[in-house]
Amino acid sequence: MKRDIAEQKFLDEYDPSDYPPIAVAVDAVVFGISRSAPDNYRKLGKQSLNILLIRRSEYPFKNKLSLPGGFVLPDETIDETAKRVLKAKTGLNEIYCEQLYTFGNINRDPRMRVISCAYIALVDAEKTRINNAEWAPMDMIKNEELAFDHSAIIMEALKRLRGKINYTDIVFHMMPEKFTISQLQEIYQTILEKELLPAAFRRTIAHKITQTDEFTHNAGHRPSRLYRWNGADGEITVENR
Amino acid sequence: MKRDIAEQKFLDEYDPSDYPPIAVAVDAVVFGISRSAPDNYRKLGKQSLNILLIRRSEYPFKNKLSLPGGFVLPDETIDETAKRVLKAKTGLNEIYCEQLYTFGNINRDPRMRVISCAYIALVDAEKTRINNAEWAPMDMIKNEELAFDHSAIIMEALKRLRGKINYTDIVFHMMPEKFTISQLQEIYQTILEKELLPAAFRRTIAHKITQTDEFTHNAGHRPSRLYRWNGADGEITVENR
DNA sequence: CTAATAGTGTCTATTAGACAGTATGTT
DNA sequence: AACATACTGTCTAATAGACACTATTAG
Repeated sequence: MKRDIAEQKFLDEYDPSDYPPIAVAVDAVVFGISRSAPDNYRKLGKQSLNILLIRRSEYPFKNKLSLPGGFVLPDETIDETAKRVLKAKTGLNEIYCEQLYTFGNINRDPRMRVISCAYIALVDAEKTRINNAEWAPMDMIKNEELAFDHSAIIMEALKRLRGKINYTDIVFHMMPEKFTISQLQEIYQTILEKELLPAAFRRTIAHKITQTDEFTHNAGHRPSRLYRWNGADGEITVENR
Repeated sequence: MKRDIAEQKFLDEYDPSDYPPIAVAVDAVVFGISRSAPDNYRKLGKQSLNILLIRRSEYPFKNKLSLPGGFVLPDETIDETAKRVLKAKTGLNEIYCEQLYTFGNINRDPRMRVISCAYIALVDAEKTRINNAEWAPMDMIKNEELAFDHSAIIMEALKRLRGKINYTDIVFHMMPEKFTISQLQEIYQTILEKELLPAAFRRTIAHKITQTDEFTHNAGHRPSRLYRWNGADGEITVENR
């Protein structure tokens, strides 16, 4: 195959600075649970899975919702870009964050060639102070047209979350410090999009949590014990690679 | 937090073309199984897990082994870069290939800032025609100093392979069309680095394979039936995102 | 007392681990 | 016959699914 050798030669001689640059950006899919008040003293408040989005004020995609993001600067690693962007949007310093996937379709940004390295971050939405961003519930996002390829990125992020929920402790990064097992189960259910049996659920997560002496109050039914995640220490934030 | 607003302003005004460009490259971790002849008519040939490496002829890292790679060109997606690079090195067109992780440490390439989007590819090493690359066995690689951060990339690739082997059909992309269950089991064992029980192994993979009427010959023991993977059609190559 | 949720006990089904025992081609 | 591997049968252990039953609070 002659072409291979020619190709090889071409590549060996290729100097990236001869070409129009390809920009590298980070876009972050920040997941968070929000809890709304019950509409009846007996019932439980609903929880929903949300994503942090920013309404664009400029073209392209003016007025569309988009993921928080920013360019990778010459003197920072990609993880550092992710941290910086997240701090700017959420005001939080130490949030769980991992690289998701790198999206590189040629026309994903109409202005120029931008390759986006997407990250997933998980926070307790109630604890998070957001600047000019808003929490958008998953079901709303599915019916909304977002800027760039951000819908596709979010779908990929949800797949990853769904995949990792069963063999990692990833969800706990979205939980408050103390939570009930029912709360936790509801989140598993919304992420997995299926019902789980309470007895089996309790069994499988039992070793990941520790009970506290506290209970919920003021509901017209049996109070629920609060639990704490066992692995809370030192597991936060990103690794560098 | 005043810094956030300043940061935001900075980013909004940041034009990537004002800065020295960040090059984006693809490096591919190509896994393949090689089978060596037995040293005794009774025994089975050993199989080993190999990675396709290229000995560098230029500085930096002259004479070190490195992963096959190349820059992402302005008019191709990252997946297309991966395919092109793989075709150039292996001569194969349709090999299984998926994105692994993007490595962006600042000094991973001493010449300039290069972000590398790493891919995993799986081939049947016996079928693969390689140009000026060589198959290096995993155990050798672990004791060898490779160019750039390629050792770290390979370790990450191995982790991914190990993770996916149990819930996907990924290994079959390294198998020849017809194979024995023992061969398959040995590969699972080298990837997982643990022994498996034959009876249990057969049970768990039974639904993924179909028996043929063919058997191995000329070994000083009972012949082994050859099987074929059920999902061989249409599952190859990369998806575009 | 009632509605609504919290939590337990237990039976069954499925799957994984262990290991003995049988099968077979080459020299 | 003997070796080395191929393959099966079956017992046991661990885990998941199903579901009935008990517990507890505010109003």
